[in-house]
Parts: sequence; C-alpha cells; structure tokens
Amino acid sequence: MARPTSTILTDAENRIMEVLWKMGEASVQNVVDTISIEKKQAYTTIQTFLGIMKDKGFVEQRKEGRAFIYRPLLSRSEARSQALKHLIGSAFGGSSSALAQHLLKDSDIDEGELAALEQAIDASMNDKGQK
Amino acid sequence: MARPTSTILTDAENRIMEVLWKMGEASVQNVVDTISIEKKQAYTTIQTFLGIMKDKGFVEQRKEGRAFIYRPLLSRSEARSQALKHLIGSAFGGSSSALAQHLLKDSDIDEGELAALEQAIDASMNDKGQK
DNA sequence: AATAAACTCCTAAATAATTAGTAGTACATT
DNA sequence: AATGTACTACTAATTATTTAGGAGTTTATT
Repeated sequence: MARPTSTILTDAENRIMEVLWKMGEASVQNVVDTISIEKKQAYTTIQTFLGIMKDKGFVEQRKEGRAFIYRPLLSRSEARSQALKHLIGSAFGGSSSALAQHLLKDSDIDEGELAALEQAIDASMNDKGQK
Repeated sequence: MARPTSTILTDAENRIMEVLWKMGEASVQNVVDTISIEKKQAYTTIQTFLGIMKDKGFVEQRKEGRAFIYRPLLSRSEARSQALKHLIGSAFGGSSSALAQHLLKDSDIDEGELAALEQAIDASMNDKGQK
C-alpha cells in the first residue's frame, strides 16, 4: 500500500465530527448548515465524507424518512486521546516525557510536577475517553 | 486547490528530520543507513523526500563532492511546537486549555496548576523553539 | 399533474503523501 | 580500457484526502 489510511480523524473529518458531537446526531443538511458559517462546503461533499466516516467506523447511520441521520461512534475525548497519541508517536519519538518536557521547557517546575504531567499524558493516551 | 500542502512535517518527513537532527547534517546514504534499521526504504525514496523537503524549506542542501549533504533549517523544538499547534487547532478547537484539561482530566490538580499548564502550552506553541 | 425541493448514489477529479524505478553521469577499481 | 559503484535527475504509480457534479428517486407545493 502506498499510503495507509489514517487511524485518526483527518482535518475535514474533525470538522464534521465536531458538529455531531455538539448536536448529538445530525443530518447531512444539519452539518452543511453548521459548517457553512465558517467554511462553504457543497452538500455532496459533506455527504461523501459521512460515507467515508461510516466506512471507517467513526459514525453510524440511521434512516429517518428519506434522510440519513448520523451519530458519532467515537467520542470527542477518545478522538483527542488518539490524536495526541499519534502526535507523540510521530513528533515526540513515542515519548510522553518528551512532550511533557517540551510543554514545560520554559517554566520553572520541579521534577515531581514534571513526572506528574508525564503520567497524566500517559493516562490520556491510554484511556478510552470516558470523561 | 483540492488539498493544501501540509505546513507541518508529515510522518515520513519526520523520520528523515530525526536523522538530520541527530547527525547535524547527513547525506542521502546516511539517512538510508539510519532509517533502514527500522524501516526498509529505497535510496531514491529518501532522495525524493529530501527534494520535497528542500522545496518546502525544511532543509538546505550543499554539494560535497558528487553528493548532496542536507542540513535541517527547522529545529526539532520548532517542529514540535508547530505540530502541537496544529493538533490543538484541529482536535482541540484551537483551545490550549482544552488540551490542558484533557491531559489532566483524571488527575486531581488544583486550578492554579491547570492554569500554569495552559500557559506552558501557549508558550510552547508560540516560541520559536530556541531551547 | 407538473414542477420544485430534498435526498441518495455513483462518478470524477485535483492535489498530497508515499514509494520506487530507470537513465545518465562521474568516479573508482581491476 | 572496461566494469562496477555512487550519485543525481527525471519519471511513474498507488492510495489518501478533499472537493463536488449529475442522475435518479421520493416527497412537497403550486
């Protein structure tokens, strides 16, 4: 394979998920209306994305009348944990302590606080985003 | 444009930059040798990437004999800050406090420490990675 | 009933990201 | 001198990401 499919949400997917997370569930039109305030997008563009996101397992669809209603299967917190994990893997050599040190590189904190942040990052990466 | 070029390092670019950061500067062959321990990559693949990275301004090239020697123009710390900024923009709604809260959602810390982390994140995003 | 509106389904197309082969040139070694 | 080695330059191909149009169908409105 030339390029593996991203395991995390792409930027466009993120924008759409944001609407679903805010509304709980939404039709294509709902997403278009909400997103078009910031970024003009064709109805069919959103439709295409929701189809892709269904294939990837990020959302599920249910028929209501003629239209499909989409519901997130991935929580915002889970998505954030996964994105964070990916960032650490790619930009921080897989080391959460590297991230902790990067974040706090200009602050004057002691060893204990650094270790605490490191553990918090590890926890964030590994949880399933319940909270 | 259907897809804007990524402003941050892609995964493949990151792997290569990691070698340049470690060695200070490196030839194509140096990168191949180092990377091939983990991931087998053709000489010309690395060559193509270094060309792209030169176009993007991430590295500069200098001729030494027949071969090109590449040197990073972007520091690891800068790259990390940019990657973090991008993550916050896409997955955390642009809010550094959202990231701080996500990181510390299961720890028992007080308001002051949370605010301190938030400021550290802001600082990390905005600096030029001198340290 | 005819027309418009709201959908879905299928198709298409541009650009990025990732990977690598081939041709050609310069240098080293037998 | 011939052959191999080490490069660069150019080309190519695959898959993902992002964007959207057109055909067809069902429902609503004149």
